[in-house]
Amino acid sequence: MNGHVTIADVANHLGVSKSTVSHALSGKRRISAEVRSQVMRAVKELGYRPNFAARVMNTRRTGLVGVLVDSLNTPHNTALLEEFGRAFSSHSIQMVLGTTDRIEDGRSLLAKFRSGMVDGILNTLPELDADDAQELAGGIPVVTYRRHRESPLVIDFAAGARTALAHLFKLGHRHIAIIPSESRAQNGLPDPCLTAYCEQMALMGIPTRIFQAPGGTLQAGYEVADQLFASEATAVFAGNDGVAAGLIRRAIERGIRLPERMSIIGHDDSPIAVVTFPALTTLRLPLRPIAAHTVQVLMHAIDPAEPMPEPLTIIPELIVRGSSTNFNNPQ
Amino acid sequence: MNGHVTIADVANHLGVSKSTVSHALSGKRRISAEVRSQVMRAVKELGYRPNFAARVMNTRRTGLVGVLVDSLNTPHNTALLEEFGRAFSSHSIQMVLGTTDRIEDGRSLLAKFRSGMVDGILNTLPELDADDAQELAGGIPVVTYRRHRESPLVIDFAAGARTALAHLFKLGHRHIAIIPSESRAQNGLPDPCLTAYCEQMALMGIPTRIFQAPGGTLQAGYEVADQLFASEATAVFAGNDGVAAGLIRRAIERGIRLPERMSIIGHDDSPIAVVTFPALTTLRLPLRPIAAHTVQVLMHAIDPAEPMPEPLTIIPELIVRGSSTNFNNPQ
DNA sequence: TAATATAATCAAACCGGTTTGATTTTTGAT
DNA sequence: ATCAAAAATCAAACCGGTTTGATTATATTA
Repeated sequence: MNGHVTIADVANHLGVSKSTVSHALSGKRRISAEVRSQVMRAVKELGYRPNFAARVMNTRRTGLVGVLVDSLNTPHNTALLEEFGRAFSSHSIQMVLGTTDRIEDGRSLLAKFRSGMVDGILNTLPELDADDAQELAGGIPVVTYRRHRESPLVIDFAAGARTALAHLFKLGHRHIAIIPSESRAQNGLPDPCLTAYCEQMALMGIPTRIFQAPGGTLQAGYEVADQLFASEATAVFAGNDGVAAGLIRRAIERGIRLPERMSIIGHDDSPIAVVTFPALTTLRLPLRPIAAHTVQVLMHAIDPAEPMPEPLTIIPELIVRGSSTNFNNPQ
Repeated sequence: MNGHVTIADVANHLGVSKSTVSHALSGKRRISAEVRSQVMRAVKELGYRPNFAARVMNTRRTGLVGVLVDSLNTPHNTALLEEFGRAFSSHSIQMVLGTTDRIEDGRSLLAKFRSGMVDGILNTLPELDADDAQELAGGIPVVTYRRHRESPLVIDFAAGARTALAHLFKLGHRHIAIIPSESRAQNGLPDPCLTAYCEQMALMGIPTRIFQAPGGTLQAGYEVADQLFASEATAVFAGNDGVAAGLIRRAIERGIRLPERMSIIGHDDSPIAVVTFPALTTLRLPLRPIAAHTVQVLMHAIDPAEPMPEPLTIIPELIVRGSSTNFNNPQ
């Protein structure tokens, strides 16, 4: 009457009790086939929809998860978010966005979430530690992207790097440089790609050539480019696509022909990889299985009846485009 | 107790009634300063947090809005989403993501939302009409981005186009081409930029040069480039940054020097505008006021006590980068 | 000082579902 | 025909808050 149809309205309309209607709809107790079909019809006729808050109050499930993310304007974050969304939707779960640049907001957001608004939390904030997040979340389950302990998700960057280097080697390159990524460095260890690079070069008896692009930005790549072009290197494995794009920009500016003069491989397969000319050969992280795994870990934490996924190791895959080519031009 | 502290626990701990605690916290009735401070202290000590569902049940406000969006992998969508988030957060409202490629999902999503999960809905789906959305949402308020009738939001693309053309004219260009955008065409009318272009060219007595890049993709830009370079045009106003990037790619490939040979202006100031070389001069939509306005309209719809914003007209602003330059090279 | 207004608090109803113990009806077995 | 088991349904309690009408204590006014 006051606008919305309640379960009591349905019950009265049929002359049965609320519980009968509830059971008919949930199937948690036997209800005669006749009554059940009557209920179904009445629900449709009256346009009954169970009230969200009332349902949550009993079941203690909102069907929502909070996702903490620092920014939506990086392509990696949004691609990841999209895959999270896909994975959650197969569990009929919606994401509540917790976008927060300042860690301060993150805390107050957690406070909101922990009152029962969400069934679980997915933390992707690099600054927010898994333990801190769990602490702040109070009782509700938290999974921290790539840094949770249950059923580890390992991204084998070293293996990806070996693939990339093998590709260059096969093309004939023997003077291969690297620009490691700072952001892939973790708890004291350098970029795993750098480690793998050093190992591989040693294995093949090739000297290492390491350049730095501080910040990992396009601008940083642009600025280190001249150094690189002045070296003997005929190929470079850049820490990310932005840096690689910076190299390309400087090459175009100087009239250096790519990929003839230098083969370039990026990392992440970001959208800019197909914008540059030549388009970037790059390593792609298969985000779908990564997201699916992370989400499944959270689903298990929320509801132990959900299976805990097997530990997963992901190897970045090489996407070959125009920026890497045979080395035909020894000097 | 069973893990969570309720308002009754706080009340018992102090030997007062639930309603006293409730009033002390909400301030809806006078409570003696002494009791109030005792309540505050007990709340802190016991770690009491009002239960989300119970609160919603009474207030009928979840503090959530649903946002329907077709994809997260377009930079425009995500930039917009980020601004929506910012605008909502100033109202202490979180966004529930409704990502849905298929319109089918959109409908079932609306069904979930309308049960009271969200206080309102922001529809950005191009395929979902404002009326349809409202219909599907049942009683709850819906605002459809850029297509709502209350307090209209007008983006004056024509004015933006005039700014861009004036810029080119001032640089000395007299042979200016355009590649209109299909996606800016609306209910039968062509891209407003095209209309403005034709008017301006007529005004200045310059013949129009119209090219097409079907689909508005980078590839389409790449493919129309040769036609364009074969024409007399010394400058081009591309429908979007992707098309412009396609032109640039082809130019680099053919060794055509930019911007000397041709000035290029894009549209939207997408992230690729700073990746190309030269970087793109482009028209930027100031998304912050756009999002703020849209959000305010929704806030008013949710709660009439919130003011209805004034109608807003937005003019895209020209961001000048390297791809447009003086025309010094008449043939 | 009595009458009245105000302050402070309590108890109970309510929001709209789900869950559970009790009751009635039907079925099946002895 | 008798009794137990199963099926079907009901009524009431409950989830955890907010809201409201009633009650008591205190302050103000006539």
